Amino acid sequence: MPELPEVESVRRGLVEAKLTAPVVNIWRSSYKLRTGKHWQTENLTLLQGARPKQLQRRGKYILWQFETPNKQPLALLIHLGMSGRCGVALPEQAKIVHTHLVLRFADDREFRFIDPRRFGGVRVATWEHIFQQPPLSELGPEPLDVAFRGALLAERLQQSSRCIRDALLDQQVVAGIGNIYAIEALYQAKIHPLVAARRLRDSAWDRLAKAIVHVLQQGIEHGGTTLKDFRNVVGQPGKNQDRLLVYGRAGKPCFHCKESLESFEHGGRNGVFCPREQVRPRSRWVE
DNA sequence: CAAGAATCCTGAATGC
DNA sequence: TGCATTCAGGATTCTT
Repeated sequence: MPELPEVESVRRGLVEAKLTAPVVNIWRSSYKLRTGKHWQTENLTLLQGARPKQLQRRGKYILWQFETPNKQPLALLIHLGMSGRCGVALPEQAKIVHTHLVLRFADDREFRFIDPRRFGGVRVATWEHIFQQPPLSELGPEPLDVAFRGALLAERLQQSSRCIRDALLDQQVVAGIGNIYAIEALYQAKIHPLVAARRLRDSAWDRLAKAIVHVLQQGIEHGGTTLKDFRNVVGQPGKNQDRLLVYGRAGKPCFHCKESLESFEHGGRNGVFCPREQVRPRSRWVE
């Protein structure tokens, strides 16, 4: 479930926890987490004795730097999947169901990773090359970088016949966007979600890039979107769900023009748009 | 290259 | 009340 703003909220929550003591114990459930070739080897035992350092985020990934006793920097890579949660707890607190990883630190606190659906994953690698290796090396540009512009999207998509909503969900096109924020950004940019990417003009790419930045920043400011499951590090839901303009509002009036918002289904994922403000250039005649 | 389906799972909500 | 079905914010892999 978590998209960039939710992952960023979790990252900030972990920063707040100020964990600096070395890892004294590592517990891992017996369940498999995320499948796929980049997640086969978790290497978690490398963290034994290592001290937690800086926390970064790239797309929907959390990158937590650890330093081993002989000063080797490691990266704990965390992906929350659909239902992953991170928390800090005390050893005497019982593990809630679906807890899959517990790192116990020397100050008697624990980092815990909980994930009912187990689409999330954890992995340790050396820090040095983490950005050069998959999965991070395959990610598209970071939308909150100052360099992020409409031209960056156009560069990748102006020849593409894919529909723009699906393209935005592709992490190789741009990192961190999921269905909610894609739908919100397209509404704000007044672009029909099912239009072919190649049909967008430069002005539309610029509007889209600005809208993406806006919806993501707003999501972060309000602690992420909690439709159902999302909780931050201290177990609280986000507040951004109250600020969504279209997602989950099918059949309700558009806040701008009062037209009834329409839902659609494409590629197994549904979405919402305003049929009056997000016009589809060509297929209006076809259908 | 692109679209769709199947897949990895649980749990909440909905339908009968 | 209980049981079955449907759906969810993700991502990969295979098929068409």
